[in-house]
Amino acid sequence: MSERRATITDVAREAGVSASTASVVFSGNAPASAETRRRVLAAAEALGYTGPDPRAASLRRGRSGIVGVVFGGSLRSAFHDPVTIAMMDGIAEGVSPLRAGLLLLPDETSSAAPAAGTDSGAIEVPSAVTAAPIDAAVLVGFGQTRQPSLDVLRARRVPVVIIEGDAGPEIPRIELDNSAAQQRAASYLRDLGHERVTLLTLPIRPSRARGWFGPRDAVEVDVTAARLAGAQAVYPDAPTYAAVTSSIDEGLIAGREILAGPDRPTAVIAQTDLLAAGVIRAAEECGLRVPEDLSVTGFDGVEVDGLDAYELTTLVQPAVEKGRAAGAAVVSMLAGEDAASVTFTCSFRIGTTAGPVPRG
Amino acid sequence: MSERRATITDVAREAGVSASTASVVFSGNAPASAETRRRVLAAAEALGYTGPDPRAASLRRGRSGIVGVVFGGSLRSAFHDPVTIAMMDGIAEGVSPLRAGLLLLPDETSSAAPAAGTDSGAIEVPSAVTAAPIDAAVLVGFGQTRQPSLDVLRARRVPVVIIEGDAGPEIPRIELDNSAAQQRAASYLRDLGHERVTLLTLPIRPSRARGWFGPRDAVEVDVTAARLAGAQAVYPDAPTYAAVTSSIDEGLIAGREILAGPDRPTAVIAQTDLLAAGVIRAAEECGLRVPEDLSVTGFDGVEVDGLDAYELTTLVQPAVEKGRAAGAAVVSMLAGEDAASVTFTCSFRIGTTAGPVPRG
DNA sequence: TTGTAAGCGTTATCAT
DNA sequence: ATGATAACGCTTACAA
Repeated sequence: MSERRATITDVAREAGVSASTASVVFSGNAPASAETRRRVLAAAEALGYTGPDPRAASLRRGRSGIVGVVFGGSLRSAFHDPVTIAMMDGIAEGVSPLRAGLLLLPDETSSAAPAAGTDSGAIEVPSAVTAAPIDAAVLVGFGQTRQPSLDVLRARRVPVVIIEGDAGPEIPRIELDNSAAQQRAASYLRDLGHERVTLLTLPIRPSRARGWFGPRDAVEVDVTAARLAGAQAVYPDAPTYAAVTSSIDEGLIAGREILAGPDRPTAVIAQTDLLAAGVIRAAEECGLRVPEDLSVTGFDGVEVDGLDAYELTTLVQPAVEKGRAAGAAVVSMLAGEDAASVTFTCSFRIGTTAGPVPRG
Repeated sequence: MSERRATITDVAREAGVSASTASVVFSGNAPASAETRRRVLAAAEALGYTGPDPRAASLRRGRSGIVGVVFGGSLRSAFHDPVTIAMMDGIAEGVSPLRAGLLLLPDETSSAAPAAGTDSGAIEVPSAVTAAPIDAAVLVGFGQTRQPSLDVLRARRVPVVIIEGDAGPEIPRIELDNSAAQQRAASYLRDLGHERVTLLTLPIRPSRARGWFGPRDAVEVDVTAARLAGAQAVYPDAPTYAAVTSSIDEGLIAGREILAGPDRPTAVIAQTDLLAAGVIRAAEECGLRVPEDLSVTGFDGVEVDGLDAYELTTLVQPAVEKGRAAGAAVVSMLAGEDAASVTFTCSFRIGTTAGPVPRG
């Protein structure tokens, strides 16, 4: 019984109607008499036909019912970032009117390693972004650096919306007031009297290793640059240290180095909550109390592992709303309307991890 | 310039070759002379052709390059469960040889509410699972209860692998030694002298509310039943309390009730780490020390929020490996081989949350 | 190495 | 309300 699968034509024949009529019964795109419907459905049942082949339908309709979510970083790290997960929630919610699925797509790799043994003219294996049957895409975790994925999508004329990034004037952006928000935290620290402040940033370039950097190092990652600018508006000369990822462990490593120097800061402005949590751990390791000996601020407003004893002083970003807005933008674009860019505002949450500058 | 998009035929014509030759240049499925390749690529460039339309290609090839991941619960909750996220990591890794994308699919809703105002013969809107162009599917978070999604996929003859669930003899299963593992934790507690032990379980039925249950209540959820059986092998008469989800908050609520009774247990066996963490919080609330006054064990071996002071005594499950195995199974099935079921083993990690029974 | 031909399974359009 | 027809854009035997 491993015969050829039944097609809509088979069903139509069995039901004694035309293929187009059967199609209409399944799609509901035109009226059909109750009797016809019954017969078609019965025939389908009898033949084990489960409905139109999605591949054929999407070719014909020109729509696949799939929205791609392209991650600038690795999928792995995306899953581990609570902010990204919250955004995904929002995206799923935002596109739900489309009844579309979300397709997780890794970023286009800049250059696929050519298969060994193939001659130099070898065909490039098409990447997921190139070959995925998506109706639209949401870009997440991209900097302003020209990313290959973006070029591919533009060439394919796939409607795109980008979250926290710049994909050119045509592409709707979902933004955060990163700079202004970060500035508020910095001002708060200054008001508390802090002068020796160190800034712990997200990566400044996709490729760069962790470490201190200076004004001559170009900051290519949008989010990093914006938050950095906000902090530097208040502390223009603060030492800056770049992490390579946003995690507690990374914050711990960075924190150890930041706190080890001879001229230890009285406050650390971390660009994410996870990094901040790591810095707090590092402080604990050196026997420093937070906030008595060291103030630490974060960014994101997510729940953080093992920070029970503290409530982080941080900027709370509306991560779910960001996703929802991106989803909504996709929906409008697919409806032929054009979608506006949106900028969301972070709220400053005063917790227990920042206090007055220690005396003396 | 919003003309019709160029097709491979246009490119072929422009390059002065046949469509099939152009196709071959893009797919690499047959040799083409360097000169031909050059001409075709140049023509494509000139026409702004970005490669074969994925919808058309997948119709013709009968493959979409997409693997569905179907979540038994809501997508939202799936994103918030650390075990699920770890598994997703593994799945992505496991299917990577396919260069396929992962499509997130919500479970088929048992019965879509018919649109108001439509006559009773209204067409059901096809669900995501029915209409998604997937080559295979991984089922996550399903019980043994017959789930509609599974029926749909079977009818569609989509190759399926199920993680922690039973989808019938034909479907490869990725399993955990839930029962044996849980029994180890229970034995450990018994060796420590515990006699008054309460079991805090995952939901026993998809629909059920939280609360105490007894031997007469059917446990319909596989994982719950297996872990329960393991604990009951050691403590057959232990009181049993079902949570409605796996979260710290839920564990806290359950924990309060469990610890409130007149005959307070000396140990709680929780079916997940998050629930265990909640119980520990509840214990702290009543001024009970863990493990001096109350022993608590978990299950999963994930990092838990706010459990900094403790290291949970728990069963560590290889969540990533589970996903990887599921991905690998999909790869074999798609290659025409059949995939074997796999059972993974949990390791018992002795932490600081279980100790000797307190002296009377 | 390249071209010819025949679909893949569906749905939109238009006529009846 | 139903049917005939013509695409949708591509790939793969097979032949040359």
